[in-house]
Amino acid sequence: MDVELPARRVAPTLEAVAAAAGVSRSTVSRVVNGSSQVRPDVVETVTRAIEDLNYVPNRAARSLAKSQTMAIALVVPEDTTRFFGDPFFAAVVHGISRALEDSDYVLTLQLASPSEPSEKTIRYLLGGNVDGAIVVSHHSGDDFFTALDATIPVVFGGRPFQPEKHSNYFVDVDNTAGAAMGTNYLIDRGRTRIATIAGPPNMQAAIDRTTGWQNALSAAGQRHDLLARGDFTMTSGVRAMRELLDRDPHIDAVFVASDLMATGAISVLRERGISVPNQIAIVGFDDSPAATNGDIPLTTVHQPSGEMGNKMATILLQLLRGEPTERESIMPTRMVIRESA
Amino acid sequence: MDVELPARRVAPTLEAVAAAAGVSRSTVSRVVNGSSQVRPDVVETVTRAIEDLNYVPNRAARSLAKSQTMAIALVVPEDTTRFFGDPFFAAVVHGISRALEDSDYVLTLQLASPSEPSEKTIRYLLGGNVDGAIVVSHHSGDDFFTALDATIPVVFGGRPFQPEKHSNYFVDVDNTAGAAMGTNYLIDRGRTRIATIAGPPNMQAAIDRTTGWQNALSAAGQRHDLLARGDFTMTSGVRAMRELLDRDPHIDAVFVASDLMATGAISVLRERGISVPNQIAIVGFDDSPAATNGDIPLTTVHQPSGEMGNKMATILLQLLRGEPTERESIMPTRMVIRESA
DNA sequence: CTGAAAGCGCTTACAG
DNA sequence: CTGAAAGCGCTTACAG
Repeated sequence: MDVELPARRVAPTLEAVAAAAGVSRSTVSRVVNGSSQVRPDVVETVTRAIEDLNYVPNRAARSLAKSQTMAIALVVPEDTTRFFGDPFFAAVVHGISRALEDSDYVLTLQLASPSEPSEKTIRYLLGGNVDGAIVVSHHSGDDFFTALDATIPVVFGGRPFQPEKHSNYFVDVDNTAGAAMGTNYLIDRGRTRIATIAGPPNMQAAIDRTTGWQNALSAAGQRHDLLARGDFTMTSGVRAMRELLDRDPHIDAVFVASDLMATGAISVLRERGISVPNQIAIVGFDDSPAATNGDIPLTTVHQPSGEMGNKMATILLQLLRGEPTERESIMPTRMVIRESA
Repeated sequence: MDVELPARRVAPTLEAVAAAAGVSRSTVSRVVNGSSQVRPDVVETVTRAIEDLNYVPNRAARSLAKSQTMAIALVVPEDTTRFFGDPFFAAVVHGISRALEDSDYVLTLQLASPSEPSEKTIRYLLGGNVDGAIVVSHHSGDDFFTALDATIPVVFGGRPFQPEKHSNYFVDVDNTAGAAMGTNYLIDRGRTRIATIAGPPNMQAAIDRTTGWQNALSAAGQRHDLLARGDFTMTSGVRAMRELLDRDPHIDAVFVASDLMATGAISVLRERGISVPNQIAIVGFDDSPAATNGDIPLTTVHQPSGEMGNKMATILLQLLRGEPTERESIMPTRMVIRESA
């Protein structure tokens, strides 16, 4: 079936609406911006005119008049491949874009190199092209971004690396507590040789999850030396699981710091004929689509990725409006019990 | 180390530059826009003033004056998870953003649902918010987007689904020929039982690659009934490989329609102790980072994903300037020989 | 509660 | 080759 598209024609202006409604442009502008200073019946007349003409405010004109860009940068200071490779980010970006849908802001994509931002990126972010920025990343050791909010409001996805050095707005979960919860679940099920597949040490979330795993094991009086390192990718989960098995064939459970890595780990176990969860139980982290994509649906620590993205955008919007808002938003995690543990 | 950031202050305007250079605003504007109508020494004076003041043109003002938005939508009409899950897209987006860096255009992210675009998306794309759009997708059966270019210029990443029905601008590779090349490579190495792991039948690239595999086998007088279907994800590659092995244990090669699926396939073979490439040779498609991430570096059909993204943006830029450009850009593929075949 | 008017920072015919 | 002036489509004090 073909779709009818309106032919291109000049968009109606405020002026046109004013004429149609028999009022001044000022009044139309007030109605458009939801001012309470307009008489109800006038609001109605104008609203009808707007609908009749299918009026959409011109963003550039508005932006110029208010000297705001009405744009928000989505900054990805990450190896693009890694960023795109993790469904967790997909959900976060989705949440952000949903929150912005009802605003007049537009989301601008800004790929930055992981090490240090390019001249272009710096000029863009500092050159008055956006009103604010959202920096999404599992990690961040980059001082440019943490310092950026001296110029424009910035909110981070995930606590910035070395949080003690900065004081940025961010939304995150309590990774330490979440990991401890996942590990305790395993302990409660009677597991006694609980390994972990950790994330990369330059990401705060990875560090915190490792800590949570350790804490839970210490508290239970269990050993916590069975650690293999991945980088949050599926492939690295495969490698880490093999490493663990080689090191200690008697492992009976693994707390894996991301679902993607957990999926990789399970594929190794499955192909080796090791039954999950009977012989080795697996608990993941994220509850991203990766959790239910594999052969064995993952028992995992859920983090509300979509809501987190949504929250990030909401906070930025509040900052842009000058409204008060919390500096740290810690969202809840919870266990999702499926079949891997 | 801390980074010095300039304090926020009013940006210099054209006016300020004009005053500093002792010319009119018109002249400064001409210099900024690279007009050839200005006396060389004046150009120089003005240029110096621009640099001294660190002048950056105000996008909104320019946009309003030219009645152009100076924005381009990156439309992702795809399940977000799938889109983000494939490093191929990462490279494409990278290429796009690189091509746009030197332009005055800004890339706006527009997530659309795969089935049909939302009211919001439609209003956004049709409401004069962007000057053009790039629709990135492995597939597309969506008539809204193929019809969109009646309103604004659009270029597609990948030949739109059912190409015979449309006449859109797009950039792609010759998937059929590429797949045939990959398959022929296997044939030339003496393989005689060559299966394929195909992509989903609602994506044109998947269809074409399957055709290429078939063509090559027919031409060589070999059977071509060993087909298992995936959806371009790693997990689906795992499943498909198992299916093939169950169906025919004597397979000696597989042409896999994406590197991600190939990686999954190889993990199955490896865990089953089947040697790659000795017992079963694997050829992938993409040459994305996934090709070299796994245990066994992939022999694969390379497509220039970054250049493809770059080309998409370049073509759109040409359309926006009213310059002539090709409707179909078919970029070259080539074999990359590594270790899996 | 409403309108006239100035202004946001550019571009671009139009004269010269 | 260059400048004065109008105009792009909004917002927002300022009067009334």
